[in-house]
Amino acid sequence: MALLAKKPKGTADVVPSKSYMWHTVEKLTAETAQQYGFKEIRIPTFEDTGLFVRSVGETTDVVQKEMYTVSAAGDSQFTLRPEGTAGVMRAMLENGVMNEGFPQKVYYILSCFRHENVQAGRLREFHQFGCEMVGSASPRADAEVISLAKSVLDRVGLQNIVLNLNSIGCPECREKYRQALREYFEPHRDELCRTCQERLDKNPMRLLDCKSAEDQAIAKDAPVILDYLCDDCKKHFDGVKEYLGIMGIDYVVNPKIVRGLDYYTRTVFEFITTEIGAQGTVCAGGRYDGLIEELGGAKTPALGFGMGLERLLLVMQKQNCDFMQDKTCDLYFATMGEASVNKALCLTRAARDEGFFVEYDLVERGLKPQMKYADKIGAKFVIVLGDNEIESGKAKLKNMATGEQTDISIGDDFVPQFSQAMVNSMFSGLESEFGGL
RNA sequence: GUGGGUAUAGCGUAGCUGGCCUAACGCGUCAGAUUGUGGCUCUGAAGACCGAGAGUUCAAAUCUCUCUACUCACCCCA
Repeated sequence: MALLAKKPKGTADVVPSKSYMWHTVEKLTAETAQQYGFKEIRIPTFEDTGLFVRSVGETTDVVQKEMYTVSAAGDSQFTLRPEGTAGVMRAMLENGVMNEGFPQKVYYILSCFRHENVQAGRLREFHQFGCEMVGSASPRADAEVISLAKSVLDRVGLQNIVLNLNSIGCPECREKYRQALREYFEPHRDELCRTCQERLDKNPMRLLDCKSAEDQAIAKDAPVILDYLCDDCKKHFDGVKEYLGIMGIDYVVNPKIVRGLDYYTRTVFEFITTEIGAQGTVCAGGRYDGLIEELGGAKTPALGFGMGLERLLLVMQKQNCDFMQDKTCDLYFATMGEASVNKALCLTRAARDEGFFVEYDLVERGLKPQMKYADKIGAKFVIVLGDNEIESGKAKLKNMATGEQTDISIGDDFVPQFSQAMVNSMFSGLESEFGGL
């Protein structure tokens, strides 16, 4: 079939039969954040390009080659957000949220855009659940945010996901560390792979997670960031680990966790799974004590994380996690002829006003196909409305699970009777489920 | 940008040492199986110019080439 257009590369449709999966993660993530006292924040899909250049970092891949930047006639340049934190911090500053007292705790669910090559777990438009906490420099805040991420992962039912923890220090200790790395690798420069030779000059910390076996062998005895932390950073990191220990949150310290965005300081972490291919980081975050100042605000400590919802869903499906199913139809009216449809319209409105989920025939099918349809959509009850029923004002309410039929009035007292029938059927369902206790 | 894999009805597949393919099967969809009642079963129908283009051949879904799309991986990241 020759369709006019196909979806752009790296985008995904959520078909009606699958949307319940998204409802599940949206609900569970938001509820968990709220339990921790986080409130939702919503921000625009695009921002001034400069915001991302400044916050994410001019030299990062995200900024250098992955941004969707657009400019409409006469306007300045805008960029579709490649991540959530920058826009959220901008919004909090712009709306004076920072002046309302600390800590400020926000969460969001939004789409992000990066022009990358597509592969398993990596899309060009993807969705993130994120949380940010502003105004606390305490290691308690780090532990709290990590705990929240962990709670979300537990809540959706994930298993075998490992918290990798590291500290990349403050700008001062990081610079010292970079220097040490350069000194360590420089003698091996010629043995390194081509990209790592470049990394040595630009971003030596990236050398550590090169996949090449030779490079890994060289990097094996490289200096470790944790040995270069200043006293304050070290104390902070120890505090984070201690609090995590008290909360019973397992982690592994992984000095190779570096994070690709420039704004991170001190604590960085990733929750990593091995079950969904090469892109196993489901959740990643850290502290960014310098970002708010960088954006023109007062110097304010902050931290947060982003969780890739597509990746989360991949793992959930792989691990057969439970999803909230869509509600199913309470009552279906099978109609026969115009008078019947008219009656169904009235009864349907009445029942819907009372909160019931009601459907009737919209494609003018016969009775039998309507019954099949009612069955297919999982209708709990069916009422057939024919001439007899309309004349007598009484109809049969059919319980589709048991097949039993009970008389019901289709007059003014229709809704209360139906409500009662629903309750009764739930009760009888329980009885049979527990073997008639 | 660089490699590997795959491209057949809405979905999942078979066919791929060329002719019996005017393309098959399962699921799904629609309609029937004696008059107004679903789930099981049975019957039937609709639905694909076999990713696109070119070539080889008497003959191609099946062979060759080119292109495109999708996919996995590198890179990078959620």
